[in-house]
Amino acid sequence: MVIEIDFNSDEALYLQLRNQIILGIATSQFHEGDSLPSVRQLAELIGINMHTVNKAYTVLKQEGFVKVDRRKGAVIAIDVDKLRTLEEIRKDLQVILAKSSCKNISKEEIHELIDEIYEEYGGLE
Amino acid sequence: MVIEIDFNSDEALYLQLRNQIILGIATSQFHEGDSLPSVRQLAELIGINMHTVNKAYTVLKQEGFVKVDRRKGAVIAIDVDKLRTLEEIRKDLQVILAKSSCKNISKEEIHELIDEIYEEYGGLE
DNA sequence: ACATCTGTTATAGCAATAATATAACAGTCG
DNA sequence: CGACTGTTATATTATTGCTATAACAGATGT
Repeated sequence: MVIEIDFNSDEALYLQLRNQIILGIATSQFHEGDSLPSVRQLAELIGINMHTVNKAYTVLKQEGFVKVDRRKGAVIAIDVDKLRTLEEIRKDLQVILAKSSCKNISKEEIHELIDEIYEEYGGLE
Repeated sequence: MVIEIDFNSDEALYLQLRNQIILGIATSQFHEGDSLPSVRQLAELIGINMHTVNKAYTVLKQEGFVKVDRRKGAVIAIDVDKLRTLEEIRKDLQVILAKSSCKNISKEEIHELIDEIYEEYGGLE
């Protein structure tokens, strides 16, 4: 998988990395059981520090996207906790939808946007 | 309007303030033309520094939610730039929906969530 | 056994950001 | 004139993000 890091972004490197990997799972570029590159490999590949990659992996572990095995490194392993996730999503959506509502974006336009994006995400299989 | 600030949150105070005000506009607690409290008043009310409030107002101005008048202070004034806003929303949704997709949350569940939240946002009037 | 890889932990330094504290300035209003 | 407005400047402190170097224990392949 190609990981794109924008060094001019104001978003933290470890968060960009986290997001890219979640995107990668959603778009089936990573599958349950796949190993991610080791922290040292990926760090060298991208050209950033080992600890920055390690922080991204730690967050992904914390959020239930990977499990870390001392032999295989970081392995994709989704911990499906729907209730918890729904609560997080709701909180994220609240501010975003407030913004869109203020800017006269209709509910229907949001629904269309959702469909467009979700089309790329096949779900787990 | 009641502004709730969580001093234990890891979210920056000025961002909490920004979000609360956007929420306030979406839920019609603030209307086009309303004045927000002055930076010094609101700072004292919440118990934070004047500059933190000023930063929140500056961001809101930058994002097209208020205009600052030297006489009336920060006045709610929505600059509707739909195309620009849609692009921002799309980018925000991309990561959130990737996350929900990984966690086996269906498109329909997201749609329901959208409807629930949007119900509280009457739109501008 | 040995070298090499893995994640993990510790410590340190540097830069940017968040928040605070004073202070001053110019425009507005009663 | 006095009291308010936003704005700007400067300084300090704490936190965060990122890097650098180093070491440790477990796993792997030769």
